[in-house]
Amino acid sequence: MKISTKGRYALRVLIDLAEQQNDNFIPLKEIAARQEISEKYLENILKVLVHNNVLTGMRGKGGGYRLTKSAEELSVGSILRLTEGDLAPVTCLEHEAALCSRAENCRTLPMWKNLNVLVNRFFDNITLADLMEGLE
Amino acid sequence: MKISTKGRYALRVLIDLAEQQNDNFIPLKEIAARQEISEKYLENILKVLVHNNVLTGMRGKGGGYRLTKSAEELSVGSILRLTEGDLAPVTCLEHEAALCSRAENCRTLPMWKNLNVLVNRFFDNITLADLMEGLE
DNA sequence: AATAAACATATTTATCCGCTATGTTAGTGG
DNA sequence: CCACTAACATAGCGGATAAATATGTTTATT
Repeated sequence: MKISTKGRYALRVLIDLAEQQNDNFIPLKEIAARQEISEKYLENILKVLVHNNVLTGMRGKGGGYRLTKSAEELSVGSILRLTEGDLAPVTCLEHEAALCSRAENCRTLPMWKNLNVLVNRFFDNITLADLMEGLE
Repeated sequence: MKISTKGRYALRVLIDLAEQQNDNFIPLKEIAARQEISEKYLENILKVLVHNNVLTGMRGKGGGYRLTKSAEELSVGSILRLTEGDLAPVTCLEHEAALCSRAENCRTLPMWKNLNVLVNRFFDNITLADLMEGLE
């Protein structure tokens, strides 16, 4: 029942980017240093975010990363689903899950489904901007 | 973000026990067969439940397992915390977590804490009996 | 041309999950 | 009392996944 470092790092990096934001590109090196995360590991994580148009990457000298949207438009849920792959609390509910033979009269499946909805809704209702200003 | 087989199997076994319940002991062999779970693996899982007084185990011929409480008195939360060890959504919030140096001005920690409360509350408000009668 | 930085792919390392194996202890029935 | 049953206990294994490294390529700036 854990969110991996991928998702957690991704959120931290995006917040970092949003805080530094002045419409020019910020090199990964800087972010990695500030956040104390391995550069190479971060590259892997950000790749997914670039491919899914959360970030744009600019190569070469003066290059770096930049948010494509404002922090208000980015939900935590959308980011975590990208980096974690899935937020389903049980394998039975994963996107490409082989349907279980017991599913029809499984006494626990409805509960997992309810939790799945609850968790996704929770994350969908939080934006990067919310995190930045500090929620309670 | 997954509940492991330990927790899922534990719930299924407990429901199974509650359904068969007639105050005598039910051997693990029977349950394992009905639920199509490896006997030896189940032994491992039930051990924790016995130690924590959810079940009582009786050895020897005619032995087996029996619930110590009624299905109405057993919350899903209490069972999952035993089998999963912890329901915390991030390592930072685990029971014996080394406190992170970033914790004080971590922009995401409050969110993880809120989710942690939400998830625990969700499971605490469901009893075995609820699962048996089928919730929506 | 030299340099900076993103992009790409493969490999390593470590940890954990799911399960198996082997053996011991404690009851019951014949 | 002995055979049998079934819970209890501990150790270990194989595969998958997580976390991180390593190496190299491409693209842009100066």
